[in-house]
Amino acid sequence: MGFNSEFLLYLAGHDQWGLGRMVSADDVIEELLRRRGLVSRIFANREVLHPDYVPDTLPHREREIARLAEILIVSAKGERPSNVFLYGLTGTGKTAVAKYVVKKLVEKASTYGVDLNYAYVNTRKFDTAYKVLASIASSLGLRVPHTGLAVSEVYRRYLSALDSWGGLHIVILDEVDFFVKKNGDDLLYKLLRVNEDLTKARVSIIGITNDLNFVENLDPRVRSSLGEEEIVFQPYDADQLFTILKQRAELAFKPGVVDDSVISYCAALAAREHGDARRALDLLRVSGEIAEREGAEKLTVEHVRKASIELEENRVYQSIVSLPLHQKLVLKTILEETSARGQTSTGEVYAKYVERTKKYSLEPLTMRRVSDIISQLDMMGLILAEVVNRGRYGVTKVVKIRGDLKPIIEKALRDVD
DNA sequence: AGTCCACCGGAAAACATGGCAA
DNA sequence: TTGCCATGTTTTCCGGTGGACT
Repeated sequence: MGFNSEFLLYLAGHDQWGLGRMVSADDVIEELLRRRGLVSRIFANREVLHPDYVPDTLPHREREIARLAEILIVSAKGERPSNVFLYGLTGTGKTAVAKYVVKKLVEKASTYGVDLNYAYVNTRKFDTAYKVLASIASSLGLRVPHTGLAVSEVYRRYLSALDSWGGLHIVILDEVDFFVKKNGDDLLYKLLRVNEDLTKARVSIIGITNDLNFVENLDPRVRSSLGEEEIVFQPYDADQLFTILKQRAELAFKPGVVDDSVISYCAALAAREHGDARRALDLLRVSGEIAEREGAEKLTVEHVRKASIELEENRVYQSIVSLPLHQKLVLKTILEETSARGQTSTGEVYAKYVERTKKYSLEPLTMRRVSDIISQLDMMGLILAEVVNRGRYGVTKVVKIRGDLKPIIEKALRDVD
C-alpha cells in the first residue's frame, strides 16, 4: 500500500467520485484508469458480478418469487401477512428472492400510501440478540448504542418506535439457523409474538436458513408460527447456473470476451459444489480479473481454473491472517512440529508453544484453551485433528497439517515471531 | 483383570472491554 | 465518576475415557 495512501484516504473520505458508497482503493484505482481512458478490455461493468448485486430478473426462481409475493401481497393493504420460512442451501437465491420481492413491495406500497418498511439482518454477521435487535431497530431510524443496554431495553425501544410509526415492518432474518444454534430461540420466540405487544404497528418475519434439519429441533411453538408458510429452494443444476452466469456475463463483460464454453465450465465447477450460484459468480469475476491482469483479450478455461485455485487459497490466507495472536502462535508451532515429524499431539504442541511464548515474554494460555484452539483450527480446515486413544499412553488429539495448504499457511504466518 | 496414562471436553466462574445513564 | 449491562475470552475445576500394558 505504498502507493500514495494519503491520496486514497483523501479520496475515500470525500467520495468525490460520487459513487455514493464506501470507496475502496480498488474502486478508486479503477476510476482513475477509467478517467484516463485506460478502460478495461475485459469488463464492461464489474458490479454485476458482485455478490450483493440483485439483478432485475432472477432466472429459475419465478415460482419462488410468485409464491413469496403471493404470501406477502396482503401487506400492500396494510394487513399483516403470514410469517414465511425459506430454506435451501447456500447460493440458491433465497436472500436475493427475499430482498427482491420485499423491495418491490415497499416501492409499490409507497405509491398506494401504505406504510411499509423492512429490515434485513444477516444473523451470522449480527450474531447476538442484542446486535440483531439493534440492527432491526436501525432500519426504523432508531439509533442504538453498540453495547451497554439491556436486551430488554432495546426491545422496548424498538416496540415504541414501531408503534409511533405505525406501519407494517417486514423483518428478514438471514441464516437464522446460525443464530438459534448460538443463542437459542428466545429472541425468535419474542419476535414472533411481537404483534401481541403492539397496538398500531405490525411485524412480519421472513426466516432464511440453509440448514434443512434446522426446523426439526426448534421449539414447536416457534416452529408453527414462523413456518406458517414455507418455501423450499432447490439447488441450481449446471444448466440453470449456466443461464444465470450467461445473463450476468452479458452485462459484466465486453462483447466477445466470454464464450459459452467458458461459462459452462464455470457452471460445471460450481455445480459440483452443491450448485452454489454465489461461488459461480465469484469464479467468473475472478477469472475476468486474472484475464485482465494477464492482458488477455478473451477469457479461457485456463483462467477459470486459476481463479478456482486462487479463490480457495485466498480464503485460507485471509482466515489465517485475521487470526488472533495466540491462535497464530499455536498454528505456527503445529507447522514446525509436523514438518519435523509429520504429526504431533496436543501435549507436544503445548510444550513448544509455551517455550515460544516465554521467548517473547508473553503469558501462555492454559492447555485447556490451546486444546480448544486446536479444535478450532481443525474446524477451519487448516489442520486435521483427530482424538485418538493411545491406551497406556492416554487420550490425545493427533494433529497433522493439510499437505496442500502448507505453503499458504507458511506464507500467511511468515511475519509471526 | 485391573491399572493408569494424558489428555478430552462440559460447566461455571473470572476477567476484560466498552458503553450508557444518572 | 460510579454502577449496571452485554459480550467475548480465558481460567479453574473436574469427571470421563478406552485400550496398551502389567
